[in-house]
Amino acid sequence: MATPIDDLFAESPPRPAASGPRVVPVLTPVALDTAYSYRVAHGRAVEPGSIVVVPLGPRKVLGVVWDEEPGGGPLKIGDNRLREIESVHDVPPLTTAMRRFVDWVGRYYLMPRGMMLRMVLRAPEALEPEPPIRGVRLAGPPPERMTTARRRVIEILEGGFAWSRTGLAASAGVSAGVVDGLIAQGTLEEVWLEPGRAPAVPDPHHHRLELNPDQSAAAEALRVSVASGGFRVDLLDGVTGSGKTEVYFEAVAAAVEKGRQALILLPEIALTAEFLDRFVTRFGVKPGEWHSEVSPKNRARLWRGVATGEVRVVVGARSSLWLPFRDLGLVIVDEEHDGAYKQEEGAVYHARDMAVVRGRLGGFPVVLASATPSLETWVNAEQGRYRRLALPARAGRAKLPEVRTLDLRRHLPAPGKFLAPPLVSAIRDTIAAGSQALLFLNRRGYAPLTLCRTCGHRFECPNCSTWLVEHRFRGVLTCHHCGHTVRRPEACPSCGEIDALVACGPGIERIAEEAADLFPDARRLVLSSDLPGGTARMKLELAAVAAGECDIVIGTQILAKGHNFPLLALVGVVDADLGLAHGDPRAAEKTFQLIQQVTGRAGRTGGEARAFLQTRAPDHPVLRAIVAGDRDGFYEAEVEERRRSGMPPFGRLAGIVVSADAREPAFAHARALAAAAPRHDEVTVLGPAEAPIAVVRGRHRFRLLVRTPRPFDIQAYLSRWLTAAPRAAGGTRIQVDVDPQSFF
DNA sequence: TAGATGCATAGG
DNA sequence: CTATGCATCTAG
Repeated sequence: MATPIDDLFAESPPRPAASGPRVVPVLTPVALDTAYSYRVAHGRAVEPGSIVVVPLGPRKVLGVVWDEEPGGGPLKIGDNRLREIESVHDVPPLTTAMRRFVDWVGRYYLMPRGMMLRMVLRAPEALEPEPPIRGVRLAGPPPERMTTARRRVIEILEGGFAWSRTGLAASAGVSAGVVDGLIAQGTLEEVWLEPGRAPAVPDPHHHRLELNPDQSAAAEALRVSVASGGFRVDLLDGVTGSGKTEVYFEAVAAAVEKGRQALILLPEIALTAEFLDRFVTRFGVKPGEWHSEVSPKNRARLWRGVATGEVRVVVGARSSLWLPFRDLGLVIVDEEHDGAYKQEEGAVYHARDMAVVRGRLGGFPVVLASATPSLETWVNAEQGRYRRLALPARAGRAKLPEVRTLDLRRHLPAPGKFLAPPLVSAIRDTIAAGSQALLFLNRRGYAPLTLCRTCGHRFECPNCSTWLVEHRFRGVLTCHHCGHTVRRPEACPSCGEIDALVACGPGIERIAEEAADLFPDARRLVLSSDLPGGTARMKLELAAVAAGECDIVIGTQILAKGHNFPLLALVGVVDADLGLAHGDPRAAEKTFQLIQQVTGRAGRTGGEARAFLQTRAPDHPVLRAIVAGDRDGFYEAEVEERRRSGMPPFGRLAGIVVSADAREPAFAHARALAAAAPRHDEVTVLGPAEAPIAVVRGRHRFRLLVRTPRPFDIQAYLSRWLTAAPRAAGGTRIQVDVDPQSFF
């Protein structure tokens, strides 16, 4: 099944470690699966979970005292080669649940456990005590020469407290030099300040929010789950704007009341100031934050606070799952359908699934929240593995937007244009009424295809056999797959004709151009992930939209993710069919989620809201389900479709395409790859008659069929063992070409 | 994973 | 002859 299930937990329980060990296993954060044995110096106290430093070959590495392996057995190494644990860090040991988690995830994803441990030990500064901060306080007589700047500094210190130098200078509005001058004069003296006060504990009673009956029922169910403890998974299944956050905050409150820790996982992009503000409103203090932009110092503080148990609630991106919680009692996975939970490089894992595993191993509830659950989660809920808590209506007076399709065959856009007349007039009305309109198109750049009017030459990527996308603003053609970029030429490179190149199809730059022509006086904003200025700029722009400093927002899927636009009354999906035609087995599911999320941006704070889906296939089941508001119908149809075609979460068979160097006996390569597959996978190599299915630039392509017990994330999984395969294939390099279209 | 080692090739 | 690059091996 698509998510971790019971039979994968059927593992013999770890044996308790022998008492008073002189030799202990230590797992190191390197690519090793086995824990190595180390001697413990007489009198040195270590226990399973202790974080230590050990010699490993020529270097010193961190390590964690692990547990006796199941079926432990005697050491396979001579006593004389044993080395000794060098030191023990003064931090709480990793809990048993955490160690079992590392073991479990490593086994599940076929990764050395050391690599998983590396995820846990990613804040090395946290292991050293935080250096004390130099501070100053008032100590002596006023300086001989008194200035206004000096006066201000002294006034602040007359409060009696010690200040850090920089903090004091900033508060007084002077440079740090002024403070230094006063120290030299003897007016101030330096003192050592105790670093890092314990963070405030969120107050579960700070401000109880008003909940509607649906919300109250769901919140109560979650409170009971948390209070009674024990593993279970709840799907908090609420339409966009139904107030899921307020509901799961109650679960968090219950965990805090119980004295346990809670983790809220969010896709990185959803970790906004707005979310933190909502947390503060409910609990009176900020939660611990963990994501890629947290500074090393704050990272270290949080890691330590989580390990000691002082930090009670963490809000974080997927990697926060690896934090060493002392007593974790709840995990929330918000936007559980979001692909950002997949870690696809290095240590491959799916944070949503592993959150479920952590709950199972730690014996606590896990809540998955989404307005558009992933198919596998929906199936798990249907089959009763997860409990479904439904929020079928929007909170407050807000209503869901009225959605309808706009058949482009009947409502033709103007020649060379892409917005249908009814959408254009709806935008006009919306702006005139003082509301905002959003145009959504999930395609960056100006045009997805450029060709020559004279000879028909198409600009393709030399590496990827995809079309180069024109970015007119930058004057380039670029491959969105591999990044290959060329300047847009004047003349056709094939026939030499000047000015014969035409842009075909729309990207958001082109839609923005059209909107500018139609509504020259409207305030417009274009947002996409390639916006120069990065995340910081993006946050500013989104805040500006929320504040009403914009009439028309034009953007890609970045707009679908968790931002509130209070004034938004109209959403136009420029090409609702986009994405449905590709070979991605999740195409229908992803399109459904994306359109549902983006149309759901409208009308969240009340008032009339509308959405138009421009399409040439108004009868497509995905679009019909969205228009009819028939979510369950969509899921049922999609599940049936997958069952029929043997795709996950029901199928267990995956095909992959492997290309091998044509000079070698390619069939032997395929066999070698089969030999390299993990033991528990059954690999079938099709016979030579079937084998070469294509010849591409001197490389034969072969089809391998792989049977795997875990089809949930097969692409990442297969590419992992295939990249490991060359060694087993006798040292010949084999290029792996995992082609999603050939998958299922 | 990272560092050590061994081997092949390039350049002076 | 050294410098450099790379593939391979190994750690308790």
